[in-house]
Parts: sequence; C-alpha cells; structure tokens
Amino acid sequence: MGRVSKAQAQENRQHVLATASRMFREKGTAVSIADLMKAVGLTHGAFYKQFASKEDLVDEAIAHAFDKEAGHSPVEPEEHAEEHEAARRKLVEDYLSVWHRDHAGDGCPVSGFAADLGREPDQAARSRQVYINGVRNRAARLATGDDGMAQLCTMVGALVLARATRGNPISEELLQAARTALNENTKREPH
Amino acid sequence: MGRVSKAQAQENRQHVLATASRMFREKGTAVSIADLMKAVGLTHGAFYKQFASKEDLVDEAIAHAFDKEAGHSPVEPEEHAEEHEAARRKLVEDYLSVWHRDHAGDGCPVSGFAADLGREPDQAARSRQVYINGVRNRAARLATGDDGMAQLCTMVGALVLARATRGNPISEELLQAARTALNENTKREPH
DNA sequence: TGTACATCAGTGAACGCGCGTTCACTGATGTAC
DNA sequence: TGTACATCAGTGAACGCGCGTTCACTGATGTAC
Repeated sequence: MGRVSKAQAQENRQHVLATASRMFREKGTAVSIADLMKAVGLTHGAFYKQFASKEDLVDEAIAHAFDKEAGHSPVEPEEHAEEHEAARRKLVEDYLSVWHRDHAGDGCPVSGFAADLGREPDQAARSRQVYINGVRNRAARLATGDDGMAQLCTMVGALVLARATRGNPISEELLQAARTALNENTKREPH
Repeated sequence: MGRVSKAQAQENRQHVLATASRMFREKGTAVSIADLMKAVGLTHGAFYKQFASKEDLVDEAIAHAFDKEAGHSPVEPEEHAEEHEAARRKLVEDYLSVWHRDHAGDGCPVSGFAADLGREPDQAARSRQVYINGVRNRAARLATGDDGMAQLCTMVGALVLARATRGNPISEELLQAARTALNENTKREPH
C-alpha cells in the first residue's frame, strides 16, 4: 500500500479508536487486535504504528466512549425542576429500552465496561478514574447526592440483568420493573 | 501417581467444581484449565477424565454456584410479614456489604456471572436457564412481582458498580446509597 | 482370605491454534533544494 | 514550479507464549477366581 497522508493516518487512528470503543463495550476488552483491525479494514501490523500496546488502546477506548457524552451536564434541579424531570424521564426510558439492551456497543459505557473494570486489580489503570468520573456524572444527571446514585444502580443493574437473560421474558420484565420503580421514586420526592 | 479410589475421584471432581465456581465468579469464565487445576492441586491432564470440555465445566460450575442457595425459599409475605421484612433487611445488608464486594468468589452468582452471560449468544447455553431461575428466586425473596425485581436490579447494579470503582470513595457511597433507597422503599409499601 | 489381572484417575509431554507483538519491506507522502 | 531524497503508515510473515485438548503411560484400586 505504501505511505498514507497525515490526515488519512489520523483518520484511521480515530476509526480504530471508535471501533474498539464499540467492540469492547459489546464483547469485552478481550476482543483481539486482529479482529479489531479486520473490522476497521486494515491489517493487524498497522496497529503498532498508532498505539504502543493493547493496554494503551483499552485505556484510550474507554476514555473515548466517555468523551462522547461529556457534553451533557446536570441541570440544576432547583432552578429548572420541570425541565430536569422531563430530561430525567427521557434518560430513564432510553436507558431501559430494548434497543439499549441489544446495542451495548453504542450504549452506556458505565454498564459496558463495568464487567471488565470489576476484574481489574485494585489500584489499576488510568481508565478507572475516567470511569469514576463517568459514574458521578451520570448519577448527577438523574438526581442530587445519594438519590442519583441509587437510581443509577437500579438502571445499571436492570440493563446488566436484562442482557444476561436475553431471550427469556424475564429480560423485558426486569426493564419494566426498573422503569416503574424509577418513576414512582420521584413522585415521592419531587425536586 | 496411579489410580485413585472411586471415593477420592468423586471428591476431586467436586473440588474442581467448587473451585471453578469460585474462580469463575471472581475472575470470569476465561480462567484457564491449567490455573484451575493448579489451584485444586492436580495436573491439567486429569481434567478430561472428569469433564468432556471446558464449556461443560462452565455450565456445571454455574449450576453448582446456584445449587448452594437453592435451600432458601421466599417467605410468604402476607403470612409472616415481620419475619419476612427482617430477613429481607438482613439480605440487603449482606448483599451490599464491603465484604461481598471484595469476595465475588464466595458471593452471589447472579452478579458473578452476569458479565459472562451478557456476552453469550442469544439462544445460548443450558446455564442461562439456571441463571434465570436464580434471578426469579432471588427477586421473590425480596418482594413479590415487579417490586422484587426492581429491588434486585438496585442491588446487583450497586454491587457491580462498587466492584468496578473499588479503591475510590464512590465505591462505598454507591453501596450506601442503594442501602438507603432499599430501606426507604419498603417503608412506603409495607407487606 | 489370597493371588492374578483388568480398570481407569491422574501424569506430563505434545498437538494445533490464536493471541500480542516485532520486523524487514513497500511506496506514496512530505520536504529540501 | 520541478526534481531528488527521506520519511513513515500500512503490509504480511514470523516470534514466543498460553490456551483447550489429546494421548501413551503409570500404578494403586477394584474385581474375578
């Protein structure tokens, strides 16, 4: 093939990163570099012209997945109560949808990477800090303090369980049960 | 070493199964047969005298993990309201404890295998049915119908997130937030 | 109960395979004049 | 602007390694007499 323009090389790098971020969320970070590069449309040798190691790629891919949602910020509940509640409900509906269950690759990185990060050694990885920021960020978008975190737990748990039980009616029941609980919850403590 | 008594062989098989069930929950089903057999104290060759394949072992190990808790049954809420509520609170406390977060191997198989089953193909594995029964069983122990499932989602989500963020204060905050939410929840709708 | 032989759980070397990674090579791109 | 040369993104064969699995072998256990 021969050398490729700087612009093209940068574009390829971004393509690898985006594809990795998607494949890792869907199938876990155990996806091989050969499979990843095949999906991108390059050969596996090219990988090491762009990344130092697979470990580096994993860290960058996790950060990449969280970057895409960095734009969203928590609406201050007190000032825009109605707007916030509408946004929160929309978020919950999308999160607990069958579409989200079936498209982990394009879905929430908090649930997409939970399994892999849960098995990393304690003090590990630069990714963990990125992940933690993502958790705080998402919790804050739901509600302030403990309430937001508890709601996030319910959502992540429902999604994880729905994915593990896919193909059985209980999968949809779990999503529905969480949806109901998360709507009742806020009637009780309106902001 | 030479042949071993039937009783000893059966005992070894159980030892392999118990160890696999623990290691798979802690590190995932990707644990190698070599590592597993080393932990048991046998050589890897012996494995195939007891199991047809690794896939078979995974299925048996998942079933084994769920078998241990088959004794528990849902107390009928209406008849023994107080007993049930005390048992439920105890369950929630244990589930959302730091000990449980740090000992996935001896912990709940619903959260221990969620990650691996979530990435299995749709119609897959005999294990999925075992897993689904486990989910229904555990939900029923918390509360009837949707309520039990929603509570289970919160618990599993909190545990999964606490494990993924281990080492950062948010890990304990998540467990605490879920604990609070699960206690408030039932004050509101007593059985 | 004692002896002779078949059984088979456990051993450890070996297999093919896919993994992450390296490297000599290619040739279009970028640069120096 | 054109020409000559250095650069380096991408290629594809090759590496060592650990994986799941197989297999000839061992020798205590189980069984037949």
